[in-house]
Amino acid sequence: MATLEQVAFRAGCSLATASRVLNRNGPASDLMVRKVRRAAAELGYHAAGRLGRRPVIGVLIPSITNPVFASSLSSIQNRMLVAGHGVLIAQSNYDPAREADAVAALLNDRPTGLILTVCDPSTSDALLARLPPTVLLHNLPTAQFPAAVTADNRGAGREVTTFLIGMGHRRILFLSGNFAASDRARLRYKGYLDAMAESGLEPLDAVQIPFVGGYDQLDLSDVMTSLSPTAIIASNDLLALGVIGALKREGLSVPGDVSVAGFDGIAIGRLIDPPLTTIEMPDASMGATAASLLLDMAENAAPARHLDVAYTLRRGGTVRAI
Amino acid sequence: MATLEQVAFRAGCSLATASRVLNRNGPASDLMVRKVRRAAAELGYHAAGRLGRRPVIGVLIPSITNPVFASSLSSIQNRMLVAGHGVLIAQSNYDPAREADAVAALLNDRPTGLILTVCDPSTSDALLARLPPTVLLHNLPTAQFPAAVTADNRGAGREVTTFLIGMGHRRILFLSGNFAASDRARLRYKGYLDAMAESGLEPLDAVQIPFVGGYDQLDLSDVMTSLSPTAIIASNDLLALGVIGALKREGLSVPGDVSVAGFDGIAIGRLIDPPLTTIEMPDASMGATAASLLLDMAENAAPARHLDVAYTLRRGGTVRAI
DNA sequence: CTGAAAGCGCTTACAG
DNA sequence: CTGAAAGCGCTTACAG
Repeated sequence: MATLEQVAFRAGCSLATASRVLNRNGPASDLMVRKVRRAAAELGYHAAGRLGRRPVIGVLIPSITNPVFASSLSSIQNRMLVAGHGVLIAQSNYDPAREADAVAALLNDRPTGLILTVCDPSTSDALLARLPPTVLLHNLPTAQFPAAVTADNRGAGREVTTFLIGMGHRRILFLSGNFAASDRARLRYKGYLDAMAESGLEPLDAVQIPFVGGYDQLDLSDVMTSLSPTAIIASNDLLALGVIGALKREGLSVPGDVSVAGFDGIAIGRLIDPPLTTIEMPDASMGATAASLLLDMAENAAPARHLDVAYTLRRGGTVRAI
Repeated sequence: MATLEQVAFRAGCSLATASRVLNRNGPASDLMVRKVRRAAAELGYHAAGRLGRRPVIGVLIPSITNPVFASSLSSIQNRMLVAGHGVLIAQSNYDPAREADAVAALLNDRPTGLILTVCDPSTSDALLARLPPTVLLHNLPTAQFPAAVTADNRGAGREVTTFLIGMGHRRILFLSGNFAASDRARLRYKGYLDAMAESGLEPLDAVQIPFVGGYDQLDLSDVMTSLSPTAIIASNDLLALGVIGALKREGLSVPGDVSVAGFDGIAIGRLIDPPLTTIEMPDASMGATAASLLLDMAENAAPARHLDVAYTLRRGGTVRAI
């Protein structure tokens, strides 16, 4: 186990300076920050002290009970176990206001690094603080946080919309969770707009559905009466399943009367009958990739990178040609 | 923040003794152990040291991607956030052999306490080590680990079986995940046997389904041909959904040809059509209860207790009278 | 089994 | 911005 003294020696500075750099308190020149960080990374230093605690990383996700994020979290944990790091969790519950507090709580555990999924990286207060090495997951990188693992959500939105148009649909409605809670939903809608414009079709305004603990009481009667779409794109699979349930309660069959498609590719979508048409995102491998990138940054002082992973359209049975 | 010196003073011993007791190394008399533990609990002492790390607890569950355990974990995290504790996660992936390693990894972070869901508490190697205050969740208590939060799984198995019998079913099949991976499944089957015996019906042997990453490719053709049940009880909702899919692929309708019921009450069961008949377990409140019990034990030196929570039969549409 | 004391690894006024 | 030095909180041979 490397000590701070060894780090300071290697960085050519005093214990005091090394301590200040690694704890982000007190002043330090940019040069010293670089030297100390590099030395610490090369020695695999972790602020474990005499207590000998295992190093930990912190993970912030909107909700553990959303299968997409549960899948990310699970694969992050599996990857970190191999690397000998503990994994601490925090949830924002899709509330941007809670993100900063959640990250502050994680920082209390002196994590080696962070993996964050926020509502909007360009405005999140969680990204204001000086953070240890940080990887954004499911969020596009920012100037200050250039390390990110994402799928091309805009391209995915465009692809599923183009697929529906190819099946003969013209009145296609984009139904979304709260845009403020998910930049992914916003990007997917932009892709919808792209595809509609390319085909010269009139796009509809997105309808945002407030998330209230679940979608099992979703009421789409007003929406269906006023907009009468032949196809609905839900901004995620959980919502898509809620939409299918809501349509059935109104006596509408899927895909007989209305076609439905989603995003994410959650396991449960394959179990329902007919299986859900969706854009499959590799959540588990995205989590593992984010974990590996973070370790590379924290332990090998590797540069931040933006990794974009591939998605695939899965043709279930919930979309029909008209 | 209480220091070890304060704990030692309150316990009437030296720093050295207090350190030995709390770290479980070196010798200490039973009397001293009690005194020091009590003093530490009263002062809310956490081995944080100068590093000022937040205290953490460790949670072991079979899988984060199972909605039942995701729900537990989420509510544990919410409860612990209020109490100022971090939450570290570990997964066994339903493999008893990995439980001991997973707990050992958690112990490296010096947790204040542990919340564990194991495959079988009576045989798990994870429960051999000397552990900090520990609460079993979804597992029955043992002599050595008397703190537990459970639902009456045997009673639940009996209730759902009795319900099916009341609906006129006689050939009822219990379909289960691997018994070795879940004492809950075993207890639910025992409840099935209870109910069948009470009604003077011939029980069928449980059919165990190996879990291979999901149940979307489940094949029940052999089972249906050889046993021809009119109703199937799945040992959990995830499996029940897989069963419904498998039956539909064989051209059998639910509940027209076969009735299906499950256990757990996962959210997705309410979204499918017809909604799943199931025994609803209050996973979220069980997690919060376990967290509160653990805090009470670790911080107030409260005695270990076994808390049994109520379940409810939710009548969906997947069971029909015959 | 217990404690006095040495000493580890770290942080933080303080001086420059 | 940086370092020498004091000192914190803890652990651990060592002696009894």
